[in-house]
Order: sequence, then structure tokens, then C-alpha cells
Amino acid sequence: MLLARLARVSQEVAATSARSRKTALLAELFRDADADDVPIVIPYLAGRLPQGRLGIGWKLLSGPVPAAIEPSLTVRDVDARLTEVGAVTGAGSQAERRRLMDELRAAATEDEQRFLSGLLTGEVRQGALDAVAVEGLAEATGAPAADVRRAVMLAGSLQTVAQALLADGPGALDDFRLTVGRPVLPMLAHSATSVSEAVEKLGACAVEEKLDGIRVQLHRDGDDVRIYTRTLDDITDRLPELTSVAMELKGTRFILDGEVIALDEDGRPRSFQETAGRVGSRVDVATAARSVPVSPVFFDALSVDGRDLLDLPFAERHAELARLVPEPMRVRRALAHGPEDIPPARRFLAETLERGHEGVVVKALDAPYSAGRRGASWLKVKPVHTLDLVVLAAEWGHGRRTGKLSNLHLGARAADGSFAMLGKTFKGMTDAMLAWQTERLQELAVEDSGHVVTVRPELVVEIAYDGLQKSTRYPAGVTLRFARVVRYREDKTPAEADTVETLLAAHPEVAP
DNA sequence: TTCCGACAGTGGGGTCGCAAT
DNA sequence: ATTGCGACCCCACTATCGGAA
Repeated sequence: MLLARLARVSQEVAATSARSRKTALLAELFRDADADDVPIVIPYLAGRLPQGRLGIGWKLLSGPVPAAIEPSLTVRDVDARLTEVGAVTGAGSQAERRRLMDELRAAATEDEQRFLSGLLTGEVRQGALDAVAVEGLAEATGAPAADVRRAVMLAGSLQTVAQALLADGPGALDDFRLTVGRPVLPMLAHSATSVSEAVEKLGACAVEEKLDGIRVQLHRDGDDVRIYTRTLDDITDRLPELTSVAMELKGTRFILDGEVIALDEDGRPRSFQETAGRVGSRVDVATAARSVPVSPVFFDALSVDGRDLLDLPFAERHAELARLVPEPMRVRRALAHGPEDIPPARRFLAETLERGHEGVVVKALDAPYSAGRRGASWLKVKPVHTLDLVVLAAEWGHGRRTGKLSNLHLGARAADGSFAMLGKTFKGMTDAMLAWQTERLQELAVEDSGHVVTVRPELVVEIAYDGLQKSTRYPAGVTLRFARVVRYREDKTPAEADTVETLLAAHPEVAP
């Protein structure tokens, strides 16, 4: 298949907002694709590369290269050339990669160049990722969409399912079963604002500690242990202590779902930054493991002794987990049978926070494991802090926010009367707020670099955030975690905004 | 007709690894 | 040694489509 065809379809998909039309366009494309094209076409459409990380970013794509007039590149050509670029390492590699990329871009037409840049910098934005592609694939092959979706969850990737489907037809879906050693997309949680809201919604449920660590899926098949992240990357080599744990558990064939977290001597959680740094270290793992050991905490069992547990109710899966994993390695939990158990569930949340954890996840006891979905049967509850901060600047938005001032620079009052920047946020804004702030901030503008509009610090905005973390980037030495806009406070003056001092006092554990 | 679940988009900060400076 | 880039951890929230109620 020609890259030009892919680029054109991608543009057409982006141009329509109707999901049914997107699905139809993709179905048509899949019908025309060779089975060999599919492992490339599918990830390209979702803005991914089959090779995973290639080390090609905006820097390598900068500068104009004359475009070809006639399309000649096939998707397989492009894939092979990108593999070649990714394989270049060592001294002088930057220049060689540059040369190869310029060569590739010169072989592409203008439309193809645009698609390639989008692909390599993560800006495909056509309003169709894997979920829409699943629908398109079902339409193209006549397989039921639900069956395709399930096969994708179990295979952990759409492209392998697509390839099998297009080569062998709907019957190929039967080959995708839960397999120990092959990662499954993990189930995710929605948010709830309170424990009572979550319990009322779910009925009989477990209230479990939410640990601020790294999600892991642990597979053991005899002597073979594999560990995967939320995005199904294999991190087995980075967590030797988890492999030891897997070998000591009672069963010999299982898939468990859990979290790893670094704890201090008292069993209190270390900061997320420490856990993430540890899990991210892959060069000298032994040293990293000595200075920041991590502990696993499991909360679900997907497969035990060759039995697929995904469709069992959570209560039964947890019983299997309890058979395999001793108490200290299972997440702490409390059971709630209905609204009458809301008070003890609230106490459990309070105790969890007291122990230094993030919050709780409330899980319906009768729900199956919805792999790869943000199931409504898991609800997380975390405390929210708010602050009144001053807008110092704003950045021009991209994509659907083009022409709108989007990303706000936030400041708190410092001791000397100036404002100390604490971070940025683009979250929580409605379209109406975006329109309003674009107008208002331009009235307050003192400078526009084309990217950042600096304003007089006069506008107060209420910001919600999850906590404070250390920062080397911002002057106060701290930054807000997951900051989002709640509302503008036109009733407040900058002199009434919160101060750095009170913020640090509220979070003594991270104060510099 | 209204409601609601699922999805995509919009990017945030931090840390690590690697190559270049 | 330091800096810049890319990858990948964590993540909240809104808008929209289209099926369910």
C-alpha cells in the first residue's frame, strides 16, 4: 500500500466528526490492505510506530526538505527505512540519522511529509485511535466488534489481531486466549468525588488502598517470570526483587495485577518521584535496587493454574488471589455491603491517607475484569486540594485549541510581593472559559512571543491539585501535581491570592 | 427525547539514558 | 560535567458521538 493512500485516508478521517463515517473509511482501507501491510498501517493510523521507540523527534524533522512530486513510497518502504534510522547508534549517529531522515522526507510528497511528521512527533490527531479501528476492522471482515475488542485485550495489541483477521477471517479470533507470559491490557478506574458516591453507585464493593506507585502485571509460568507495565512494556529486568517474590508464591502458573511502590523503614510510602526513578533505572539495576527497594502489592488475579478468571466476579478472583498471595503482599481493603457501610468505608479512607497513601479505589464485587477499559466498576477517590493563584502568562493552544490561549502559567504570592511560578495547567477548562480567557488575557498582555503571552498578574484563578512535588524547574522548589482549573475568581484581587509560604506549610513533607 | 458510557484530545512534571557540547 | 532530546512513568478533565433508557 502506498503511503499516499494512508495519508489521504487519515486526512479524510480527521475531516469528519462522525464516528460511523470514520469507521467506514477505515474499513475501506483495511479491505484493500495486504495482511503484511496491516502491522504497519494500524499503528500508523493511531500515531504509533511498530518499532516502539526510535529516537526520532521534532529536532530530526526540522528544516525544509524539497518534496517529491509523485507518490512512490509504500508503507513497507517507510517502515524499513525507519527501522534503519532507529538502528544507528554511537558517536556521529545524530548526523547519520539526520541524513537518512532527510533522504526519506525527500522521497515523500508534501501530503506524505505532513503525515510522516505528525506520525513521528505524535500529532496524528484524526479522532480515531484503536477503538475506532476495531470497529472498522469488524466492518471490513464481518467479525462481531465485541469479539474483535476482546481479542485485542487478550493479545495486548490491535495489529496482531488485525493481521490474523485479514489473513484467516473471523475464525482467527478463537486463537486469542488469555496466555500466561503474554500481557493483557490492564483494567483502569474512573474517578468519584467521595467514598459515599462510589459506594452508592456500586453497591456491594471492596474499598482498597490506592498506592502511588507503578502498575505491574506479573506473569509466572514455571521458572519463567515476566513483568509488564500499564502500557505493556516488559520491565522484568528492572525489578529483580519482584521475580524472587513470584518464585516464592504458592502457584507456578498465574497472572497477577498489582502495584510496586518504594517504602521507607516504617512502611510508609516514599514519594512517587523516588518510586518512578527506581523503576525507570535500567543500567545499574542492582545499585538502584539496593538504595530504593520496591515492594509489590497485589489486588487482582487474572489467571491461576491455567484457568482464565477474567469473566469471574471480582469476589471470586480475589478469593483466588488470597489463596496464592499472603496477606502482607495483598492490598489492604475493607468490604462494604451497601450504603449502611459508608461510615466505616470513610474511616478506611481516612486511615489510608493517615498511612501516607493516595486514596482508595472502590470496586464492585460482582464485576468481571474489563481488560483495557476504564470500567465503571472501579472508582478511585482521592482528596483534592485547592488554591487561589494568579495567572502570569498563557500559551497558545494546539489542535482544537488553535487560536485560543490555553496553557496557563500559575503563580503564588512570594514574600517580597512578587509572584513565584508553581507550574502550568491546561486542564479543566470549558470551551466558554477558553474563549473568555483568550479575550481577557489579551487585554492584560504585556508581551506576545508568538508562543507565550505574558500578562499583568491581575487575574485570580481557583486551581485544584493532587499534591505538591519537588521541582528543580520552579523558583519555590516545588510544583503542583495534576493542577486543573476550577473557576476564575474575579471577586478576588491578586493581593488575596495564596502565598508560597502557606502552601509549603500545608505540605511540610516536600518543603525545601 | 434525554441520558450516559466510551472515546479522543489536550497537554502537565519528573526521571532516566544517550549523544553532543 | 553539563545540556538537550526522546521515551515513558504518573495523571484530570471536557467535548462529542451514538446507543440505551
